[in-house]
This record gives sequence, structure tokens and C-alpha cells, in this order.
Amino acid sequence: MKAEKIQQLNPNVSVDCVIFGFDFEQLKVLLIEREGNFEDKSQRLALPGDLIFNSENLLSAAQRVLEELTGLKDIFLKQVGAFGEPDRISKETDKQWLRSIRANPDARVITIAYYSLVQITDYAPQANSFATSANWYDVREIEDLAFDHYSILRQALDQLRMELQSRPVGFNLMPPKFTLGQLQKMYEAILGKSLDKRNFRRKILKLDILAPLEEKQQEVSHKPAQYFMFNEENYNKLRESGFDNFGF
Amino acid sequence: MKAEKIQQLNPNVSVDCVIFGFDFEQLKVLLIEREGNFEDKSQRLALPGDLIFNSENLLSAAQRVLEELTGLKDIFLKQVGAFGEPDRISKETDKQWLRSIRANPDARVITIAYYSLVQITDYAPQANSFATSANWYDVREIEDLAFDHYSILRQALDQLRMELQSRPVGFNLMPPKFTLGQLQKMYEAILGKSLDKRNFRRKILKLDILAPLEEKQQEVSHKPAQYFMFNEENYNKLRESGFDNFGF
DNA sequence: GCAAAAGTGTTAACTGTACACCCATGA
DNA sequence: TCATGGGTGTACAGTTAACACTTTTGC
Repeated sequence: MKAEKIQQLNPNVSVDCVIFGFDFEQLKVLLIEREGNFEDKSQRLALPGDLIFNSENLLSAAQRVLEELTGLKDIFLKQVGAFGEPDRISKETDKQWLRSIRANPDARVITIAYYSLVQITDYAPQANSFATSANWYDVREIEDLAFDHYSILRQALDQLRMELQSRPVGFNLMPPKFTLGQLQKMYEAILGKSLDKRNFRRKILKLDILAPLEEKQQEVSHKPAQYFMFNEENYNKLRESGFDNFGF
Repeated sequence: MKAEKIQQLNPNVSVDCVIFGFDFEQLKVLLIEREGNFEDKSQRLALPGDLIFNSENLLSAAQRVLEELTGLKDIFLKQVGAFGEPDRISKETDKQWLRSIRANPDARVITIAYYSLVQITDYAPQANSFATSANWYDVREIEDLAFDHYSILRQALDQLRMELQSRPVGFNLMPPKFTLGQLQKMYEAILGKSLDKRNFRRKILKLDILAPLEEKQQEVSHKPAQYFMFNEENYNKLRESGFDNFGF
């Protein structure tokens, strides 16, 4: 590191990132595995997060920490909210772990959570810093996490579901070309319920944000599906304005 | 103050409260006026807010601070989010003011904003602490505030509008008995647009959360309106579940 | 009798939802 | 030929949105 102005960590404020991905089957979330002895595997897993520097804003801090811990760069993050019960760090294993990495392990910390959606295939997370690994986990299979991260995850998921009903956000999870069946599976994975195929297609197509490609699926053992891509212009327009009624 | 355990202020985390009220005409917000010399009146006005204690959770801190500054007690608050650009305290008048009241006036502060809705008639705000007065201001007339409070206010208002379309939240702003005309005015004040009377009534009544009273308006120089009150049971049910489609 | 807000229905367009069969492909 | 997911249309119910006149009261 060059002799830049000293980056001073703020002992009381951290950021945590809830990064969702989709593998055409299930909704996934990116978690880091921490060093140390944890009886329960769930306690070893945590959202990528760390203290902020005094000189950076919250969003940049979240982006920096995300990159440091997982290698993911330039991710669009959206704030979920602030979390910070005084007894947030009540689990003994978490206390021990903090003592091993922090200058001021007993400080009251409030954390600002952010969430994002990425295409899993675009990012190969790589652990750095105090994470021993960074991996995708099926959201449905997570029952607890370190600190209060489980409740942060739940709330981020709630917010994602809400957002999905008013904006075409979820499309971030899709690769550049995709089939309507894949898109529907994404909606189903996020909302946690199955949808009617015909109604889904009609509704999605009416938004006028998809453009069909010439290309079709190949080497699938069923009728090959049409590929689609986004009509970027209309897509962005709709992202800003939102739609009034888009409940499934 | 008794010899309780020492309450230690956290120098880096504050809370701010956006309290909305309705006077049957306009949407109001509760602001405190600060001591000191401010060229611009808008810079004298601020949201009620202050640093948190290390021992209290964020919500309790917001409730405590609100009571200290305005006398309002037991208000249900809802989190808007965290705000905290490093240059949040960029205005010279704000810096000076902080030096006059804070032990550590140059610390980086991030603030967690909360909002609420109250019946103006129920609360007579009384200034305390460093507020010289606490008063209701017409939201439409506010063009700027101290610190970054103006953008916090805008965001709280956006959230209130969104909430209003999915839950019967706004009803908190009404007194125990009210007319449908008054209720409609509240919706119009919050949403900032006028609504069709017949459609409004039909929609609201179908929610089945209002109960007509025997009583009618008196001494009004037009046809007296029926008074209504809430059907508490159905109202609470609907508050929890929300409604799918309630756009105006 | 006039001003002011209350109260009241209908229609047309649109939206949501439920539902079943044939098609193209690889194995 | 079978298994798999792709692709398609219709009918009914419910919801939205636009719109105008009569009523009751105080002055």
C-alpha cells in the first residue's frame, strides 16, 4: 500500500452484503466461511461484511468489503437497512472470532445491510482476507448464520420479493440470452411458489422489455426454446418508473 | 439522574425521526428549531435526532430522542434507512452547531432514520434539550433543512407513499372519528394528487375496516357528513396482511 | 336561494386467473 | 415411442376509471 492518507476504520459501523444469484434451479446467496472452531456449521457461515473506513461512504464501503472478501467488483448494491441490537454479538463463537480479527472487538457495532443480484456464471467468488472461502448456498437450505445475519438475509429476501413485484429487478440474475422458461424459474425461485406458464408469458411479454433472438436452444431433449435478450432501452425505462400492478 | 450504570453516547451513530401529521388540510412534518445564528431559516430547522447510547437499540434510541426533543412518547416508528455520506456535515453552520453541543463534534456520524404518523391533535410538541421549539410544518413548503435532513425527509415521504398503497397505514393520522371526506383529503395530501370521490369511497369501504357511527357532523354549512371509526379487528388484520392491489 | 360539501350508480375497458392440448427434440 | 419442457387461446370474474346530479345544511 502506498503512503496515502491513513484509512481509519470506524469501530462502530459495519456493512454486510446479501448477494443473490440464480443457477436456473434455485435462488442462491453468497456466503463466506470463517476460520475458527465452530460446533455448528451454520455458525461458520456469514454474510460478507466488515467495518467501514471513516473516509468512505456506506455504499462504497459495502462494495469494497464485498470485493475484499469475495473478489466481486462493481456490483450494484441496494440498501436493506440498519441492524444493530446492542446484543447483536451475543454468540460466544462470534465474540471469540472478533477478538481474533478486530482491534476493538467489544465495541458496539451497527451494520448497514445491502443486497444485490448477480449472474452466477459471471462471478467466480474467491475468498480473501479473513474469509477462508466464498461460495453460493441454496437460500432454502439456510437455517441460521453467524451474528444476526440470518435475520438480515430474511429481510433482504423480503425486500427482493417486494421489489420483484414492482420492477423488473430480477432480470439481473439472468445471462444475456435466456429462455422464458428460465426466466419463469427465476421468478418462482425468488417468490417461492409456482406460476402459470401461459399467464407468466403473456404478462412478461406485454412489458415490452424482451426481444426474441433468432437463436434457439440446442441439444436439449425436448422442443428447443426460443432465446430472448433484453430490450435495454425499454428495460431501463421500466426500471425507473416501475409498474403499478405486477403481482403474480 | 440516579446512579445508574453510565450511559455512554456512541459518537458515530445517531437516529433521526420524521414525524408526519395531518391537520385535515395538509401533510405536516415535525421539526425542531435550533439555537444559533443561521442566515437561512431552513438551516435552523432540523429533524429531531441525536446520538445513540451504546446500551440501547436503534429503535429505542429513536423513541428516546424523539421524546427528549419534542415530548412525544410511545410513538410507533418505522425504519427508513441509514444515511451517512462522509461529507454529511458539510455546512459550516452545522459544524459550528455541533461544536456547541457535542463532545466529539468532528466524528464521522451515520444516522438511522425512522418515520411515523401521528394525529396532530393528540400531540402538542414541546421543545426540550437543544431544541428551542418543536413545530409542525407543511411538507410542501420545505425546500431545505439542516445537514442532509432534507433528503431524509424526501425518502421518508417516498416510503410513506409506497406504504400507503399496500397497507392502511395512513389511518394513524386520523382522529377516532372522522368523515370519508377527511380521509380522502389525507390520501390526497400524502399522494399529492386529487382522487375521484365515488371511486375512493367504494374502494375504502370495500376494505371493511370502517364502521359508521350514528353521529353526524354538526354546524357545518353544507350537508352534514356521516362519521366513521375503525373496525379495529379488521383494521389490524389488514395491516398485517397488506392488500395486493390498492393503487389510486 | 345560494354556496358548499355529502352522497350516490353505471358503463366500458382492462386485468387476473384458471385451464388442456399439441409440438419438437434427443434418447 | 417415450419423456421432457416449449408453446399456444379462451372465457369468466373482478377491478379500474370516467363521469353528473341530487341532498342537506348554514347563511
